[in-house]
Formats: sequence, structure tokens, C-alpha cells
Amino acid sequence: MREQLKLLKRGTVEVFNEQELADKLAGAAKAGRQLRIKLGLDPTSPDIHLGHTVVLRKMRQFQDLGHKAVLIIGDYTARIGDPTGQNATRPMLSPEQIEENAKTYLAQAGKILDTSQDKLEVRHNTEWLEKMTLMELIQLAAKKTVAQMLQRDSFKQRLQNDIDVYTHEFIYPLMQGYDSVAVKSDVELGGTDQTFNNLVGRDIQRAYGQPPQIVITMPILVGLDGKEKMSKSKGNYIGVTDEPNDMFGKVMSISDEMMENYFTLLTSLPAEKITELVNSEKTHPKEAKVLLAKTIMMQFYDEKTADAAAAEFDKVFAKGQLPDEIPDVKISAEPIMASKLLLACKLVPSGGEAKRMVKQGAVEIDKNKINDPNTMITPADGMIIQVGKRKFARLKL
RNA sequence: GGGUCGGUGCCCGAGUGGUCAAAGGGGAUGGGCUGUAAACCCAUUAGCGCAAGCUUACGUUGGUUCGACUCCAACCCGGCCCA
Repeated sequence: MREQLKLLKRGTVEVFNEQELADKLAGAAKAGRQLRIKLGLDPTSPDIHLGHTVVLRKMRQFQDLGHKAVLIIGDYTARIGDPTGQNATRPMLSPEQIEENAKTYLAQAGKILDTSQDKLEVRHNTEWLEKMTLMELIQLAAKKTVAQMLQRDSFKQRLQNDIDVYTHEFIYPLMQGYDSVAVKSDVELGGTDQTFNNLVGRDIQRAYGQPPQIVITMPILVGLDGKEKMSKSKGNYIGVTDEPNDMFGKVMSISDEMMENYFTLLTSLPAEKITELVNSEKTHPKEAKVLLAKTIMMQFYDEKTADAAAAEFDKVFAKGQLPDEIPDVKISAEPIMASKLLLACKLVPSGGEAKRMVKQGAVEIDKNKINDPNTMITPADGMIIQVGKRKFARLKL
């Protein structure tokens, strides 16, 4: 039991509260029943990235201890738009989009979660929210005061910064709390940005005569830029469906300071091992990072693929050689101006950009740097065009 | 409903009749240095054109003017104060 608690606490920010969790675990073990671990999915974005896997991995730990993951697809709530962490209101989505997103999401989450029947339950909150009458909603809303709602950080901040908060956004936490009632959750997982919502769930459950759920919050994973939270819209993310080479390269690009965080949240390596790895006296940071990248990758790809990505990375970036795979571009043999050639190969988005790249010395053709965008090039079969460090094309006549 | 301030490029933000494709910062990208780390230095940052230049762009639509991001009108959107 001690062991279990210790494992479950790893990487968490807070557990509300620990004693209750211990009691629940003990109670469940005694009664031989599974705890129901709730996690709300936000079906507004179809792709999941490592930031999501932090919470999913915690969910997996519960599953491995025998408990049941209850995933709630917030198909109803998504139509409102969650104000969480946003400095602006989110757009509302159509049911079709939401369903499409949810499907992709589940397929990707399956890489982390145990999807066997007795370990996973998937629900849509339309199931109970759509039936709700206005009267029932009013009764639900009567459980919380305005002042309590305004405690929420994102509301507070937005008010302070003169960013609008719409009335309907108040309903979101209430509905999410009601989800907990509907699925009788024992534990709810979420990022720290969900703390408020999830704690509301506790209150709502109590108000409806249920034992309150334990709330476990996980840190928000910092994105590749090392500053902001990992998110798709900021483009600082590593997607679980990223190509092996991309995934490896992206991990390699994080700063040294972020390694410990990534090791703790994204791998299962023991704490002592991690301490050793992030100590630059004991391990060269680059090696530690390679190990980090491989370990993360093995959750999504096999070892061979991970090794191959590492080798490729070394080849292209450390040794400056050509990558294994270079996209072919069909082109006619007519002489063509260098800037036009880049455009034709889709290596740059515009002619202006092409000229800029050439002038800045980013362009090499068959490893020869060119400096004048107006240089005439006579395409030859197999000619290699390189822009910057990572964009390549091979000409095909 | 009344008053008042405001809506500028990816973001923030300066600009009050021509010298504005629009200062400055952030971000991003390229180069240098490196471990595709950080830090630092340099450069670039609307589209088209070899170029001269042309075309789009400062909430929307009209107007004044040789000329408008800058002036006027109406409208849309937001903040704040009052009710």
C-alpha cells in the first residue's frame, strides 16, 4: 500500500487529499472493487501530444494497479468552450467535428492506456447533460456561489486584464462537476489548469450525496520553447504521432534545464537514475538527452526505430551528412533561377523567402553554397537542394 | 440607455495628412559559435517582379483631398464610468 501511494504520488503537484486516497485504495482492496478514475478529454483538438500523456501515464498507473479508467469525452461541454487557461473564449464546435476529434484522440490515447474492457470505460457527457432540464440546471447552479466561481484563477486574471468573461463560461465547471456525479468517480485526474474544475466536482458530488472524489493534479508540461505550456496552437509540441526522426529531433532541441522535468513526467525511470542522468558531472547532457529521447520514443515506437532515429540524427546534424530519406521533386531540365527552384521544390513558402534564404547563405546545391538568388541552375537528375539545416529535396527529371 | 476611450503587421505597441510596407519590443527564421541545449553576436521577417516598380495591408463601408494609418460620417466590436 505504501508502495502504491508512493508510485501514484510521483510527478503529481497536489493530491486532494492524500489521506482520503489512502483510505479509498485500502477500502477498494478490501472490498475487491476497482476505483473509478475519471479523466475528462477535451475533444476540441484531435491530436494529442506529450503534454497530454503526462496525465494519461498517471491514468495508466492506476490501471496497472487494477483500477478502471473512465474517460469522458466532453462532447457536450466542448460545445460551450472551456475557458481554461485561455486568454480568450474558445470557438464552439459542431457535433461532427467533435466526434471526429474524439475518435482520433482515443486511438492515440490507446498508446498509453490499457484498452482492455475491464480497465477502460469511455463515456460521452451528452448522455446525461443533454437530458438535463432548465430546472435541473438551475438547481445545479444553486450549489455554487458567484464568489466561489470568481475564485477561479483564469476568471480572476481575465477580469483584471479587462478580457471578457462570458456568463455561459460559469456553467462549464458545473457541468464538468456533474460529470463526476454521473460516472460516480472515485478519483479525478487533470492538469493543474483543471484544479478548479475538478475541485468543483468534489463539492457537487457531496451536494448530490456521493462521497467526494479525490483530485490529483499533474504539472503542465512545458513546451519545446522552454517557456510556455506545450500546446498545439503554440507549435511547441511533440505529437504522439510525430514521425520518429521528428520526435527524436524535437526532444534533442529542449534545453538542458528541462530534462529532469521531462524524465520525471514522461518516463518511468527511477528517481535515483534520473538524478544521476541530469548531473552533468556524471553524464554528458547530450548523452542524457539521447537516452531521454529514446526512452520517450519507445512508448510509441519499437527500439529499433528509436535507435535508427538516433543514428539518423547523428548523421545529419552532428556530421552534416545527408539524411536517408530525401523527398523527390519532379522537375523539367530547363535551366531555372535558383529562387524559383526553391519555390518549385516547395522548400520555401514564397519567392521573397527564397531570395532571403539564398542571400543569408542557407542554400546549398549538391553541397555548394550559392549566394545569388538569380543564379541560373540547370537541374540534373539526383541533384540535392538543401535549405537551412533540415530541409532537403532531390531533383527528379 | 448616457458619457468616454480604443480597434495597427504572427503578438504587443508607436505613429495624427505626404519622407509609411508603417518606429520599438517579443516571437519566428537564417548565419556565426555549439551538443540542432542555453547564453551571446549578426541578419531577415507582406505578395509578385532580374530590376525599375506594381499589388495588397492599419475594425467595416462610404466621403473630403492631388494624396489618408492619420480628417469627416455611418456602422460593427471591445474597455472603463454612470444608470
